[in-house]
Amino acid sequence: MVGTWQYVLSTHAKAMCALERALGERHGLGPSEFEVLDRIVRHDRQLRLQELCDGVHLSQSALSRVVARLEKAGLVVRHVCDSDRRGVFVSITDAGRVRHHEALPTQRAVLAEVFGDTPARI
Amino acid sequence: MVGTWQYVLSTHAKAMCALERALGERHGLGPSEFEVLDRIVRHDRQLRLQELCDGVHLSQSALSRVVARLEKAGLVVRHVCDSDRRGVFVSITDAGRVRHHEALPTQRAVLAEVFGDTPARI
DNA sequence: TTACATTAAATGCCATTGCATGAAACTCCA
DNA sequence: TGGAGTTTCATGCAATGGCATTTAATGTAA
Repeated sequence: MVGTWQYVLSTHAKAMCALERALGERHGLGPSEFEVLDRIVRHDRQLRLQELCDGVHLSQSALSRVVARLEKAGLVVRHVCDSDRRGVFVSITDAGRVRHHEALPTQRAVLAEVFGDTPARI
Repeated sequence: MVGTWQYVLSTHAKAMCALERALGERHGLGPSEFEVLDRIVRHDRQLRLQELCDGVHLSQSALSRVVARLEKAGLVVRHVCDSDRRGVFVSITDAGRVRHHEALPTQRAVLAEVFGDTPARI
């Protein structure tokens, strides 16, 4: 139990740090940004901000800001939901799709490296 | 691989959040503070800051500040190493030992809850 | 001894996060 | 209709963390 926690803690630290470096240097994305982008791509239709919130390990406020950053970078678009104008839809742009497509192999390589299953070179 | 990462990510988020709440509310400690305190207690003799750095998932600067906070709270003492006056030793105080002793069951309970092995009530 | 490189820890600075709160839109019931 | 309560997202604020740098002490070589 404590052992599991140790494992989670050290794995998380290692992977997070490596992801931050690799995604940041090569694609200008933070781990949260990539995670959110990834969710949106996989969903591949309009998505309420709130739905996103459930699938992502971020508070609502943090998510709001990540999406704001992504929009500022032109990777996603935010627009108000017509039927319920409190809600906000997020959808991916072409640039966002491209960026995600580029970044995905990097993420995979880092994870493979950290989890050591496949000794992929980053 | 991606699955493992998902597991690590969600477990980490859940446990970290729960620890932050429980340790904070009941013992006035953050997760990092508890982790550092725990290391020091288990080592149970003078410890160089740098040695601590290896065992803890924090950068050197973050560790420096955590120790500063702990000292300010009277839970540890910092003092310069005589043989190499760049180095700093950290040792636990009685108050620190007491605080750790109180907080340990809380940590265990949270971990048990999150990892679900023993359905301990917090 | 002096000058330069290296090491340990602290600190300035900035980015990200969560909590609490705010603002706008919606629901529901009298 | 209208007013209270709720929901959704955005934002103010403070805490925490990492990187880069600084300061002080040590090691090394001329």
